[in-house]
Amino acid sequence: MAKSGPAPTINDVARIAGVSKKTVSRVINRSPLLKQATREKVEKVIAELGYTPNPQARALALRRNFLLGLLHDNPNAQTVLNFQEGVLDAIRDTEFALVVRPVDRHSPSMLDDIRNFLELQRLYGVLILPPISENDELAALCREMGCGYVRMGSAALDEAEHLVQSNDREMVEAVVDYLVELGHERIGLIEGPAGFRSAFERREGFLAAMKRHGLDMPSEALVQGNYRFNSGVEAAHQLLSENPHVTAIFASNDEMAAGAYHAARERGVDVPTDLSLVGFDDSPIAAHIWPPMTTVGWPIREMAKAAALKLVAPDTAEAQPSNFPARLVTRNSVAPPAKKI
Amino acid sequence: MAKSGPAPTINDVARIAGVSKKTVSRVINRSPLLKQATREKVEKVIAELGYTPNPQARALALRRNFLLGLLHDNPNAQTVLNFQEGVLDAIRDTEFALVVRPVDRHSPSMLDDIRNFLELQRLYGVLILPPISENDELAALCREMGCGYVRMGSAALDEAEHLVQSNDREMVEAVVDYLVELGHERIGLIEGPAGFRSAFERREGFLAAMKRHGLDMPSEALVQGNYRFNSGVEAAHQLLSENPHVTAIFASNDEMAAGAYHAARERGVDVPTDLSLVGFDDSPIAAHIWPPMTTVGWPIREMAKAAALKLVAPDTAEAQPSNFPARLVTRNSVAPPAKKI
DNA sequence: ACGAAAAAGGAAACCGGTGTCAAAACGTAT
DNA sequence: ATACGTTTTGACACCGGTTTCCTTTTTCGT
Repeated sequence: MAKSGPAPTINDVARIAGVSKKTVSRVINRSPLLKQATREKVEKVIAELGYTPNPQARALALRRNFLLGLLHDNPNAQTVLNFQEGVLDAIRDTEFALVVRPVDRHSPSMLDDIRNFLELQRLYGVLILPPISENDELAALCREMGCGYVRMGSAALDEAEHLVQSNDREMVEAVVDYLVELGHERIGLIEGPAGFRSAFERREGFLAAMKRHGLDMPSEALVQGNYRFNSGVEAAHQLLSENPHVTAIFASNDEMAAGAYHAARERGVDVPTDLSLVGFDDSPIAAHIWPPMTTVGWPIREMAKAAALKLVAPDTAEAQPSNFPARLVTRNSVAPPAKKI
Repeated sequence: MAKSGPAPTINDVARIAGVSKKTVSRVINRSPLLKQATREKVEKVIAELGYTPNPQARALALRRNFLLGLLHDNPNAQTVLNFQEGVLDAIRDTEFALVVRPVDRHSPSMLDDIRNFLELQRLYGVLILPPISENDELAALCREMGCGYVRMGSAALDEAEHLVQSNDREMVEAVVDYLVELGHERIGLIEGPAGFRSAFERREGFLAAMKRHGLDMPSEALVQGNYRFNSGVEAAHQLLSENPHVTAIFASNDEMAAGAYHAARERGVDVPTDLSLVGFDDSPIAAHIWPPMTTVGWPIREMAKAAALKLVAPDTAEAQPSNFPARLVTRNSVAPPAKKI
């Protein structure tokens, strides 16, 4: 059953079928101007030989390849992996493949590294995940190199053609509405790091909603983290120390919210009885932590699929939407505030 | 600053430098039989033009490409991502790139899908993550298609050339030793799903160690999960119901151990005071759950790097080791057993 | 049955590299 | 200066597809 020798080429098919290369090429590419009989004859030989066109030769002749790149420096593994799955959903049954490229946002040579990468691989296009999707220089680099690109984001970063976004800001407002509805009035915010668009959007959404509800937002109730678990621990400790009255905390992502759980435990405050906690991203930790965390989930996989389609099939309907709605995932980390003393 | 027009080709370089294509090719490939003066002349032109060889043309001429594939169906996102990082460590500064391909173990057409994928992309080689790395048909397929491959595993699955493994069995024995040393005698096991080599290895290690310590292992103390969080919850409930005396549980992976935490909470049993819990994999959840989980960590990233080097640079020293030692990561989910009543 | 238009198919060049092998350039001994 | 062995370089074919352009065949009206 083992394949004998080298893979058959278009020439083999042509010779055996008694036609020219070009005719075989026409069959492969479903050219309409072929006689049915010829097509069938060639198809038969193709099937017998188990012929598959050589992708490298195709790429050379077409002066383009069928490789999509994924550029990311996202600290959340599940997000990245879901994204990969979504892209795969889009390119399944096509000749495209996905090449991954984690990047180091803190490296001074990041842009040069990416330039080298793009030059070396000549990808058809790249998909850029937050947070580096927010880097405008990177987008400029893609344009300069003639490489297609689509950015994922939580706000308008680029033209629709190059962007797939979710409505983070609105969703954070919805979170606040939800907490307020339950009776919370003193709500703390653990925001994400400066310079991150998502952190900015989420903070603005939070602040806007608080203001809309006429709620006080003392500066000690807002502390900054860096999106990582440990920063959530520290931020929550600081917040609870300086501001013991808060009955709920919203953290800009689940990792930090999980850190807040941790801090709460360390302080002996019970979630959700003494303190309600809400995260953002709906990462696995939210479902697995105890008690299961209420959070905001955004449809990463669908967004990834749309982003990939924007590159490989920009004219299909599925590639059109640029805005994807996130949704509140209610679990058990939120309860009405305890009675005031 | 934008690139003007199409990228320069080897012909452009040759023409401008006043040499033949072949000479340029020799410069690119660091051929030793070139006069220094010629080399410098050509290099100057290359630099001026910003010339980079076209990877597709190279791939065609060499009848091979520079693409590594990653085949995985691993449910643990962090593991997969760490693995990707490790591969990138290996191929950084080479012309290789990594293409990812999640597969669905449960699809009846899995093998055909992979065959199509390999036929279509003609990868240089693939890296296969557990659990599908344990599928011998898949390995046979790679051989049949002439595609290089390296499997990750927890036991000898293949020749060293095609394998990178960790010592799961030993490590589980070490876990049991550790628990026994603390005084535990009734230890439960939540094993992984049937058919998984890692599950088998871990169970055997567990059973062997229990036997070695002369400890009783009633069949109700062994329950099976499927490596997912929920199965851990159920398994722990069942185990604790049928076997209330156990003072410690080892779960075959962290997800299930986290599920066991969950079950313990639901039953009001405290970890680690009433029940010690140990997982396997050292995934992020182990560090983030409360109390932080003692687990076994294996050096995924290094293993990934070695696996990739086995494909792209099989003769280097770093590509040689096939066995990587895991290590016990002690945190706070283990305590001496409570006094017997 | 004939000629023109349309359809079908093929020859050769091309994409941008690498391999083969022979030619040119060079150095040295005679 | 000549012959000869090395080193260095180049011409040309080739990898396996696609494109261009042209020829052959078919179809069809009259």
